[in-house]
Parts: sequence; C-alpha cells; structure tokens
Amino acid sequence: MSKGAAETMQRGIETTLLSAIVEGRLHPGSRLSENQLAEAFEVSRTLVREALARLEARHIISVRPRRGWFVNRPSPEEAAAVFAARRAVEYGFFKTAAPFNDDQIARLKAHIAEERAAIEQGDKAQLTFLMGDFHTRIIALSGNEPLEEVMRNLTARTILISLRYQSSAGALASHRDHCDIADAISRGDMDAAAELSLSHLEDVESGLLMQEPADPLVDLRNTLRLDPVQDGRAT
Amino acid sequence: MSKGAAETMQRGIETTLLSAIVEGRLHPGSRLSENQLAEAFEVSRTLVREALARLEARHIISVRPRRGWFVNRPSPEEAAAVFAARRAVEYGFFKTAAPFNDDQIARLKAHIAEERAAIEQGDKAQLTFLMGDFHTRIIALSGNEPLEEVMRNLTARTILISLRYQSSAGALASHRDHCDIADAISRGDMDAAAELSLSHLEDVESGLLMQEPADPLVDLRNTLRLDPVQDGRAT
DNA sequence: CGTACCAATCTTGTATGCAAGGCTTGCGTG
DNA sequence: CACGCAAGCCTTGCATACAAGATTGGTACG
Repeated sequence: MSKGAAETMQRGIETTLLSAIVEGRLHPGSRLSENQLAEAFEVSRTLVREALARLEARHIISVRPRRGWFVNRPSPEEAAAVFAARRAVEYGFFKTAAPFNDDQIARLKAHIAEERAAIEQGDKAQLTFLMGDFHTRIIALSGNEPLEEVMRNLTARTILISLRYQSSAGALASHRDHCDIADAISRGDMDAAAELSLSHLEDVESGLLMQEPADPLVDLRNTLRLDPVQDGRAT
Repeated sequence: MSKGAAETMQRGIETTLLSAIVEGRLHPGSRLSENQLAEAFEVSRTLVREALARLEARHIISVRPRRGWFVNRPSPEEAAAVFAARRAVEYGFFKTAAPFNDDQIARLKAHIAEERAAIEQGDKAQLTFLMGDFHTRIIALSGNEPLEEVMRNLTARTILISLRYQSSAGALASHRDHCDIADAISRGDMDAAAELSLSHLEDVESGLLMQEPADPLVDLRNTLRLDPVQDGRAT
C-alpha cells in the first residue's frame, strides 16, 4: 500500500475502466480519450496508453488508428461466439470440477444474497456487475486463477453485449437461474449445475434483441454522456 | 500490408515474441530487455513496452519493477491450474460443439500430416509449436474466435510449463493421442473426442517432472544464452 | 442552393530525455 | 579470510515534445 502508489496507478487505470464497463457506466461504443483520461487520473498519456493496450489485449476495448479508443461494440456474430465460448467454458468447468465444500458453498450463498439485496435496493450498477460476476466467482471459488481470468474477460464482453442488445429485462429470471445453479452446487450435483448453466446461457442469449440497433442514435447518446468517464472527479 | 507498416510493427513485436516462445526458442525465465528489443526491432522503447504490456495481460510474461521483463516461469501450482483450465475448456468445447464438416475434417488431417512431417524431419521448433497448436487449431476450425484466443493463451502457457518440467519426451505419444482425437472428430463422435482430450491432457500432465528444478542452474543457463532474443539480426 | 476543396484543430503514434531504484563489484575493515 | 559497505552502472518508470493523419467547419465556386 505504501510503496505501490506508482505501480498501482497503472493497473488502477485498467481496473477503474473495467469496473466502469462491467457496472454499465461505460457503454459499448463510448470513446476513451487519452487526454481526458490522463487529466482525470493526473498522469501522462503514456500510462493511459499502456492501460488501454492491456484492455485491448483482453478484447474489452479497441483502437482505430488515428481515430481513437472505443469500448467494444460486439457485432451479433461476435456476441454469438462469446456466448458459445461461455457455454463451453462453464459446462466444461462444472463437468471437470470437484464438488464444493461447505466454505465454498457458504461464499456462494453470500453472493446470492448480494444479488437479492441489489435487486431489492434497485442498485442497477451493482446488479449489472453482480449478475455477471456470479459466474466468475464460482470459478474463483474453485481456486483456478487462469480459468477465472478467462471467465472474467468473457463476462465483461457479455455485459457489453447485454448493454447493446438487452432491454434491461430478465434480471429477475437470471437471478432465479443463479439460485437454481447454486442449489445444484450445494447438493454436490455438478452435472446438474452444468446443464442448468447451459440452459441459463441459452435463455439469456435468446432473450437478446439481436437486430442491429440504429447506430447513429446509439452514437449520439454516447456522445452526449461522455461524462461518466470522469465520474465526479472533474476539475 | 501497404499502409500498416507502423501499426503492424507494434503487433509484430508481440507476435514475434510469442512465436519465439511457442516454438521453444525463448525459455521460461528468459529476460527480455527493453533496450535490446528496441535495438533488434529498430524502434523506440515505447513500442516495445506496449507490446510487452500486451503480453503481460495475456500472462505470457511479467515485469518485476525496476528489475526487468521475464518470460513466465510457471510454478507447479500454476501449471496444475493451467492444465485444469485446459481440460475444462477442451472438454466443454467438444461437448457443446457441432460435428465437423468435410472441409473442417480435411484441414484437421492436414495438421496431423504437418505434425508427422515435423517428427520425421526432426524439426524441434516446428514440432513444439504444432503440438500445442493442434488444440488451438481445432477450435479455430470451429470458427469461435473468442474461444480460440482463450485456447491460444492457455497453450502458450502450457508450452512454458513443458519447457520447464518436461524432458522433451512424449512427443510421439502426444502425436498418437492427437491422431486418436482427430479420428473421433472425423467420425463425428464429439463425445469420444471430449473424453480422449481429457485423458490426453491428464497423460501429458502426469508425464511432467513436477519437482521444482534447481533454480540457480536454470537461471545460469538462461543467462549464458541470452542470444536467441536477437536471433541473427544482431548489429 | 449544392458541392468541392482547403485549412484549422484535435486525435493518436512515436521518439527522446530525465528520474529513480536495484544489482554488481570492488574496496576497506574487523 | 569473511563480512559489510559504498560507488557506479544498468535497468525500468514516466513525462514531455514532436510528427502525422483524420475530422470538421468554413468558404468559394459552379
């Protein structure tokens, strides 16, 4: 904590941006200005660029040469591929993972409780984050860090897809699915969890409005609310 | 090809380094000097740093502040986790993927032929690359780019594990396994492919010498052969 | 009135220079 | 002879300056 102010900053930019995205405060297509970010974080563009490069390597954002950095706006094709990837990973995880112990089950139920609280309180940002993080946290609880990272990146992309194609509905249905999956895990029935996870993802995907939204409108909206980047720490 | 000389360079550094790693020319623990790389590629350190940052985001290399960049040297724990992740991903892929069509099968068999040729010609670098790329290419043939990327990163890390713990044996056994998996896919029996893939990975993992190698000796060897980085384009 | 062109401005791309910290190595001392 | 210490070198960390391209807005002309 004391020494790491410098080294932490670089990773802090990456984390802060990713948080803004997975909490739905940064929308697909949003422009990320190097200058604005540098000003907001009070560092030079060099640091910002390295953080952006890392996020690009994770397929969360992308750069168009001499144009700018943008939060990825997944195409229907990419969206389908990401969902297929998630199905493969989650199904494979449950099918090859050991049953959870009591401590892991307790932590899982704690997450479910968090989801419920966010729903009751209507905390939309927190809910957006939690609904995606559910799947990541399951793998995190298993202790497999590489797979957790994979899942974290895929869920981030899933959130971008949802923000673009979903009418913000289905949160309650998803929560119910999560409860069912958690129950299966609690029973030690990982096979059931695998199947439930599969159908859950299929339901979520088929609930999306997969027609390409009118681009100009989306771009305009994003242009008009560039502020969330600064997030209350404006000059 | 024509315009992209600049933008390509940045990605070219990343790709070149990754190729050197997955072909076994850069060993785990190797130091990657920003200055040497900048000289080798005839660019400034800025470009090199961004490429290195991207590779770090992919968990291929890592930086120790004020010390240097190093090719990752996976610990036994990390190695186990990476193998577990691969098992989950590959098993899940086969279990959720559609059977391959004739064209995909033909391309798959072409890869098998490449492996055989590399074995017969004793091209060790090519073989190291192909043995890992087999699994990535299967997913690539399915057309799922996100999962392909996941697999590419995991296999790169697997190669680092093999380079560190494997006595370079088992190539023939792995090739046989690959043939079996390809046969199952050709028959359209993806379930069999899933199971074969699982046992294949377990065999490979259990074939590793999982005791921590003597560190000083390894470091010394790597220090004495820093040259592969420059790869014949020295001043 | 519409269109084509041109310049100003803003964006990212890249190089360079300086700062700070760690490692090595040689020397001095107990 | 062993141990401690300090100076110099080499590394990365970061900021700044400059270069090149793209967009936008205005203007002149058909």
